[in-house]
Amino acid sequence: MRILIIDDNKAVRLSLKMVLGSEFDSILTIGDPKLLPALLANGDFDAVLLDMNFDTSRLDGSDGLFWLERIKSMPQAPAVVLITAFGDIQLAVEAMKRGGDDFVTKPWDNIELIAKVKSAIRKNRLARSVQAVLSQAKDTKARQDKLDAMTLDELKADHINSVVARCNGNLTQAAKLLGINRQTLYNQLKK
Amino acid sequence: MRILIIDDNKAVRLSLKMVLGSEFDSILTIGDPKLLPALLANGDFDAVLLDMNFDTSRLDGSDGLFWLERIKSMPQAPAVVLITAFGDIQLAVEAMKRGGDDFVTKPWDNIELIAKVKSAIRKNRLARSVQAVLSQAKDTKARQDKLDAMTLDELKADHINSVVARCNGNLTQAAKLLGINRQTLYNQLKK
DNA sequence: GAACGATTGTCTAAATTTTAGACGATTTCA
DNA sequence: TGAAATCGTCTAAAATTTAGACAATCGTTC
Repeated sequence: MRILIIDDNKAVRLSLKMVLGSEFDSILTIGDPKLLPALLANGDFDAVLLDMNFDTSRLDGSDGLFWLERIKSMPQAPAVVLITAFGDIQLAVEAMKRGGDDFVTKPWDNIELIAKVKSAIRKNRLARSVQAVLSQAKDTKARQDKLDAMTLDELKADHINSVVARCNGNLTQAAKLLGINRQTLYNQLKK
Repeated sequence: MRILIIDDNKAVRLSLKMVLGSEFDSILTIGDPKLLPALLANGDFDAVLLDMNFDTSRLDGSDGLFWLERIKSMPQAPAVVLITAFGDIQLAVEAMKRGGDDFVTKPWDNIELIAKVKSAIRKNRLARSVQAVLSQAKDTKARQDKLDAMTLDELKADHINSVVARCNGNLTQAAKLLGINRQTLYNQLKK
């Protein structure tokens, strides 16, 4: 399980890395959230630990909420556990509303932190798989719709391509599978 | 939300019905679990309250476990909240392992019971929808596989049928959509 | 590297299918 | 009811598919 930690305080980053290091496969810490989109683009991370107050000039956490939404709008979004200053309940609640999976307050309890991250990952996995299946279903639906509107020749060409590909280009075999003459297959491929 | 209650004790059934009646749309109580498959076949119920000790001659709860598995193996299984005798922790744990969503011990706390049933239903809904989507995805996958293996003529016939159906049998229009001559469409339909 | 079977690309000529067009009969819809 | 669209059927030409044959090439096995 891979974790990504974002906090502008180097000491906090190190501390978090120490605590979580023993429990997770790999941990990456960064100080600048601008790197987030690039790092998460591949869906490599299972969870993100996001500090809501990383910009000391803006204490309302709006930056944190902004990045939270950016993360959660991604196709294969990781679990997000938010780190808020002690007592900042309103911000925490708002963050949960906007898709955060859990939050911990500074200073944190190490055991609780690990448990929350793990639990958030578990919870998020189901949502991810649902999303994956849904998007897949949507794709096949779209393909079906497209298929319905196809001309007979287009459909033929499509199917021929797929069968030829599945035969690794063996045209003799493909023709046999398609139930047509080899010569006919040549004719079709010429178009 | 519809609830099904199974308990061999008539007084218990009445009592449960009273407690839950105010919170759920409709409640059906039965004393004999043999009716379960028929009642659940349509997927009408959101939750089942199942007494593990309804057969007084067998106190090990094996009958309850049996019916729990029957219920949970159904395609659109409802949430199952189990009722166990006080202190029968081992049985409760075993039941949870086998797919039970929650359990209450006799005597029960009314508020807690309602909360557990509601929570179990919520939890189960997600699982149900996941299952539904998964089975749908499986279907479309199977259809795709079948499609891949089709002969060109079979594929043609399939597509022609679907287009003709979509044109409500208007062959002139269907032929135009398919990009073939009307006469050719007649030929194809003859086979 | 020789030998073998399978595949390829190309050709021919016959068989089959598709096509455009036409025709009166029937259906649809305003 | 009346015009437009569709149907079912036909013809003859055009296009496609088919089986079969051939030498060349490829991959495997010995």
